[in-house]
Amino acid sequence: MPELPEVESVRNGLVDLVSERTIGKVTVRWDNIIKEPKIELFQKNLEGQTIETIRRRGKFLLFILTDYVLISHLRMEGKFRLEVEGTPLTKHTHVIFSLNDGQELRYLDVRKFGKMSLVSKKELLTHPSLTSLGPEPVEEELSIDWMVEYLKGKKRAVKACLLDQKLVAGVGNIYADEILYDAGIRPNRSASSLTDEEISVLRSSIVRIMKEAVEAGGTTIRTYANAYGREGSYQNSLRIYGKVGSDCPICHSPFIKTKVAQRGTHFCPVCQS
DNA sequence: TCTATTTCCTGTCGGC
DNA sequence: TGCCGACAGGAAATAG
Repeated sequence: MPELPEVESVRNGLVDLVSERTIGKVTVRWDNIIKEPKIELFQKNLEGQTIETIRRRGKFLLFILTDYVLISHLRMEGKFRLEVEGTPLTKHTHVIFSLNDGQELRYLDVRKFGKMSLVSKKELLTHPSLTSLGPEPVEEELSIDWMVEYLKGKKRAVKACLLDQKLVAGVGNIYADEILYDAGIRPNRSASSLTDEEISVLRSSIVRIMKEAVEAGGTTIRTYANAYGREGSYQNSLRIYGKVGSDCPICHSPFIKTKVAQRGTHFCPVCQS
């Protein structure tokens, strides 16, 4: 499940593989992947566009083209692969971008949850997917003042706030559990119950863990791999996610798995309060 | 305005 | 061995 570190790794690979290439014919094999505009216009507008570069905002990939921007969200299992034209398609190949070098950029997605939008460069600035995103989880952008202000008066669980992309962009279910364990905060704590001191610790955990995960090339659980098909290595650094049945290495209590905000959630009943 | 719930999807796994 | 239900979950849409 790609979260920010995985999307960043995908972006890194794609920049090398498809920058400066020009898109020709576009084939869509599962319509629901394309959110906007209508399929025919999506295909028509992409034809002849050159990929200038690829950026990232939160978990969104932004293909910067000559006149448009392709906004792509991988959701659960979306992935891009570069294949030589004529390579047999797999059953999970849903969108195919022919390139002018005889290759095809293919979008694969077992669960079909991923979404793509094609918007003009001007529209990008006001696109609803991006305007509601919080700051990137880095030292220079995620301020304590913003977090304190945002969390004040929020009754929801702190984990729900970490997941909803408005407080901070790019955190998903795996890193939310890792961050809250690192910060010693229970996932189901009401956000408004956090002290300024706890929010400060939370911020440090967010910034450090996301940085470490980006440097490790993301986490590979089940199927994630970047554009080269390479896996990340942060799964070796996970301390709590998926460790149900294990004991906390700090206090030796068994980890507990529960549900918070409809998501599988792991925590240590002693170290997190 | 805020929050919780539902929806979209298919592969995997445990239980019988 | 085969079937069936539960589960995995990001973000948008919907409901309250």
